[in-house]
Amino acid sequence: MPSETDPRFLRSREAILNAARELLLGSGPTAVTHAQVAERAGVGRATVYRHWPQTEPLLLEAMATVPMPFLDKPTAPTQDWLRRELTAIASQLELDDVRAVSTTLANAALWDETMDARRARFAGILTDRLAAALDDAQARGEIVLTLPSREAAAMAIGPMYYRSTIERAPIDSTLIDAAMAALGTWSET
Amino acid sequence: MPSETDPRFLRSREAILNAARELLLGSGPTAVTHAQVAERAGVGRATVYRHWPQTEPLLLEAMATVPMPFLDKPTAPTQDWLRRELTAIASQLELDDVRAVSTTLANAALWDETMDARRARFAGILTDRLAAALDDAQARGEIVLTLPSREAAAMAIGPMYYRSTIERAPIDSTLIDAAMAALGTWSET
DNA sequence: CATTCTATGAGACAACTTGACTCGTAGCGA
DNA sequence: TCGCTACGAGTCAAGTTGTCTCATAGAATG
Repeated sequence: MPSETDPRFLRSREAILNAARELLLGSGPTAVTHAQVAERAGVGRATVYRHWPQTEPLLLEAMATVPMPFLDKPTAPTQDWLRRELTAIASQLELDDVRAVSTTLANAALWDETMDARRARFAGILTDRLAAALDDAQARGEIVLTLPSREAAAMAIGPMYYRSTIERAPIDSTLIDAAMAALGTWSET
Repeated sequence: MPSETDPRFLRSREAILNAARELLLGSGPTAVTHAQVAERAGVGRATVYRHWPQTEPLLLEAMATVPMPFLDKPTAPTQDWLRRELTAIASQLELDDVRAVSTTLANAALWDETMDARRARFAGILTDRLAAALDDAQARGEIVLTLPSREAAAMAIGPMYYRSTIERAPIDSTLIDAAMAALGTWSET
């Protein structure tokens, strides 16, 4: 990694990352090879090797350029915040690139250390944030949880993820409502 | 596809399929190449080409040798049947090979027609069977569904699938109970 | 047991891919 | 204007892929 501010270097880097992302979305992770990335990026093959000697870190970094669904800072009332966030995740999951990245992550993590670390970090953030928000909501008396708060992520996001990646069907609000209701009993308002 | 009963043919076929499955489970779908399969199967490279000129149908057939979780014929009461079936799916999802096959299916289906057909068939069976069982239970007054019955599979299996493939944590009975409760209101008994 | 059929392993082969290296050029900062 | 360095193009050896040939041994048939 020679220079870090040289425009030529940054230009190549961006072109390579874009090409890698496009290849991933268009043809899957196996298409992300030095040769194919170079051609699509309009860059010499050697340049790709110079920037990323191994394809796997390149794939990883290209995946990181896709905006993944996370949970925003919670606002009160938690119920409204959660419905808003789950709806946002639902629309993210309709996007091809989010589907591509998440299923690639889940799959590759089974055999690749680094991918697994990324998966764990991603899952951990969602679990932590949702648990914190729900614990707080329960402390404020907004909800009585029927589930340990750290299981809420699986309960809330799982159905949408399954629907989007296994059933490949659109996520409707019914599913979101049911998932929210499954977390606990919300107080009237 | 020369002979169909020749023991030599069947022996090679089995050895190849086993090797392909082992490679998939041990090193991921990209490891399933003619050369690697041949070596692990203790078979000539040409033999693998003769049986499967393309690697993709081989991978597909190897995946089909892994017993995937399905829903058994429903028995009454539906509540007991469902808890039994979901618990069975939960333990299946703890197995490396089931995880490998399901995440590979979900991922590869995004770019491969045949994989996608397999995914759709798999998802459809689960959706259909659960919907039928729940419709029947509702007709018998055992449950009042809070969800269209064809959304039940996502609601019931989704959390376990997410937990197993994204969070990579064990599935406890709390999650199963919560998922069942989310489907509707079960009658007392 | 002898004969015929055929799936197989070993090997040869060309075409292609991969990863490493060299060198002249052109974009960049000073 | 000048030095620096990232770059593209090209070369190269090593490895991979897909195809084909041929002698052999395993299986069915009589």
